[in-house]
Amino acid sequence: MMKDARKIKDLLYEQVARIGKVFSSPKRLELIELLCQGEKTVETLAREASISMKLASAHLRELRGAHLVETERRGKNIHYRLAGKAVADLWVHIHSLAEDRLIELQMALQKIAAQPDDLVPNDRETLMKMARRGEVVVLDVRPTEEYLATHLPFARSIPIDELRLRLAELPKDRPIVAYCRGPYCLMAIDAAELLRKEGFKSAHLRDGVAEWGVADI
Amino acid sequence: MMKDARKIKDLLYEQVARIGKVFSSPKRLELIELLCQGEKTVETLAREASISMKLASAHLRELRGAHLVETERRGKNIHYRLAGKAVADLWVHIHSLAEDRLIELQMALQKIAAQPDDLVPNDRETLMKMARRGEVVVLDVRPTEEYLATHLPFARSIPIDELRLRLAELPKDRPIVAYCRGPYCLMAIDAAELLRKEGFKSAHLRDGVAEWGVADI
DNA sequence: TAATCAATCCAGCAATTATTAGATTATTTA
DNA sequence: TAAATAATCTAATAATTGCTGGATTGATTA
Repeated sequence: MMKDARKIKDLLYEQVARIGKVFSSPKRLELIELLCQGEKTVETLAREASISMKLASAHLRELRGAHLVETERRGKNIHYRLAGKAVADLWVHIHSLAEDRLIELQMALQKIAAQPDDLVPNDRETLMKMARRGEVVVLDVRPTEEYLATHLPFARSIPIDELRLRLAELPKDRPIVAYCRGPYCLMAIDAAELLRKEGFKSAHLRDGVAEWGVADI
Repeated sequence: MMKDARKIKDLLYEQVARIGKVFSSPKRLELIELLCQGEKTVETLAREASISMKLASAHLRELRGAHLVETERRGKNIHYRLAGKAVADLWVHIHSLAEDRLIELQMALQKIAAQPDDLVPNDRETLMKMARRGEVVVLDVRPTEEYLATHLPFARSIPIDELRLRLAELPKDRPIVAYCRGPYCLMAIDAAELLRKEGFKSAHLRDGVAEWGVADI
């Protein structure tokens, strides 16, 4: 008979809680979402998450302690990347459950993207079929490096900063579907709005590469 | 253009972190695993998790605050249950990732179930096929109420406390595959050990109903 | 109605965590 | 070799969390 079951169990749950702890801080979640877009330096992560490099470094230390990220030094910089696709998948699961369960979150998300787009089909398969045929343009408005790391099938890249200058590259007769880092990133919403103002048919996708499951980490 | 993006983002990640926080405490994780087995009273949860009712109540309060559990008063008792299958699924994802990433956890798990059983096929489909044909007996050794709430297909119920007295109900010619609450529960291991000592062919399953995805919440 | 039982609420202490500032390490450039 | 850059480490403080004991609520039983 297994003796001292209590001690063993305490140890096991404590280990799992190490992973849970990582996902209990808003800033760490934001860093994870950024890392879902591809590997990044501490500097970039800090800038994108609007925190100091010191604080970013401290949070990344936690991520590393739980073996959820890996690091590699290249020149002056240390590059961080997720330790595997399973980490991105867990992030997607957690924020999906949060969206399921927390009314406050649902309302906040509705506020930032009030109108549901009927310009574009809701299911992924149909959208991809249309993209394959060129019936819609799928537009990745994240920074170029993120596009290069991974992107949705058939997607074109125009970072949101360059969008206003590169409007000529886009067609006016077909819908343009912008996407960015995911539901908590506002770039795609801004891009679609800009495009509509400029006379394009445009909508945005809620999901990013992590939600689509295409992040090849 | 979306103004004050930072404030909006902070709010969104903070909401998701509310869910993450729930999974950051070992005792809360244990309570969630118990609730994956079916609804339970605070008293039962406290006893099974080896904590005081006050502490259990406090942890359950956190779970309720994050809308991950629901409660119902029936007579003197308040019954807690998971707010949906998605909660059980997230628990499975988190502990799976922990087992993937944390060597300490892998080692601790290996220690409690050293020998891999070759008595029983590793893949679920084959096992279920054999169970359907009666080539193995799938034995649920959890308390009866948990069996009644959900159980694996074709499973029989003999709670571990009653096992020694009810050995006559089991066949000696076919393998008996015991399972319990999951990888952090030791009942199935103990049961298989007891059965082997008594001359049965026996093995244990690592996974419980949550891991099999059959928890119908 | 009083007594009992299950569970929660509240207050307080100890332990942990988030954040910031200052000093330190490793690498590259001048 | 010195200066500059990217990142970490250490120490300190404020805020949060985990847990315990005492009082309280709500329902049942005597």
